[in-house]
Amino acid sequence: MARNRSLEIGELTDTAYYILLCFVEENHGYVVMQTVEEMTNGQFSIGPASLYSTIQKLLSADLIEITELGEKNKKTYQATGKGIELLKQEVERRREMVQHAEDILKSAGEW
Amino acid sequence: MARNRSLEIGELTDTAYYILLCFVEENHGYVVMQTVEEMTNGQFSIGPASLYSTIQKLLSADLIEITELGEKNKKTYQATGKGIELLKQEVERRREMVQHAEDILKSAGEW
DNA sequence: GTGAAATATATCATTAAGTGATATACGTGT
DNA sequence: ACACGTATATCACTTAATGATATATTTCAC
Repeated sequence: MARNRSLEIGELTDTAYYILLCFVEENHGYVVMQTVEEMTNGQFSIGPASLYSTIQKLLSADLIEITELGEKNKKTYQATGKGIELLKQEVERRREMVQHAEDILKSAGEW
Repeated sequence: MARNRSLEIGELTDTAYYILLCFVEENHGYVVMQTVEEMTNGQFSIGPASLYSTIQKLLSADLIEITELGEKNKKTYQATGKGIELLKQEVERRREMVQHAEDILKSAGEW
């Protein structure tokens, strides 16, 4: 019985995290580039090559899905339930990364 | 005049973040593997290949330095001032990533 | 005192991730 | 007609991460 061998993703890289985040709401791929640029005041940016190759990965892993196959050259994507779950998990993981660093920096008098 | 062309690192990957964090206090490379495993309850782990190749990168970027060249096969590393600064910056960046995600998840009723 | 486990560092070969450059096509305003 | 913004896509390349493996030392139980 041919199992659904979808790519498993354990941790999201920063790029994948932001892209998945932008697809919590139904959106075009393009808005990711604009939104991330804005959100981070230009600190972090995602170009088309990173964007569309990561979208392919997220699709393969069932973390996002195509919600509209527009007539012309427009597609909209949205995070799946699985995607939302992983995103929440990754928010928590980052929260812990911040906490770990604060603890260590504080105890070293660097905070 | 031969400028110090040290590798510049803009953002730290999660791996580099944890390694740099472990070197806030003077430590052997080895403790990084143990500490990260413990800290994250096995969620995130760094093997020797990732560890020592990343240490080389952090050294090249002047983010850590060798503090003791032990007689036998032991070296200790510690974060430089530059390393501490970047680490703090990256803590802040992650804090913002958490905030961004919370905002979007909340406004989508997914929180 | 010897053999097993833990400590500690290192490299090779490979896969995964990220990106600069470039291309294409549609829509809108002028 | 054409410039600009929107939108998607791919190629060739660099950077990052990792599984496997190797080596040497220290510890400590038997």
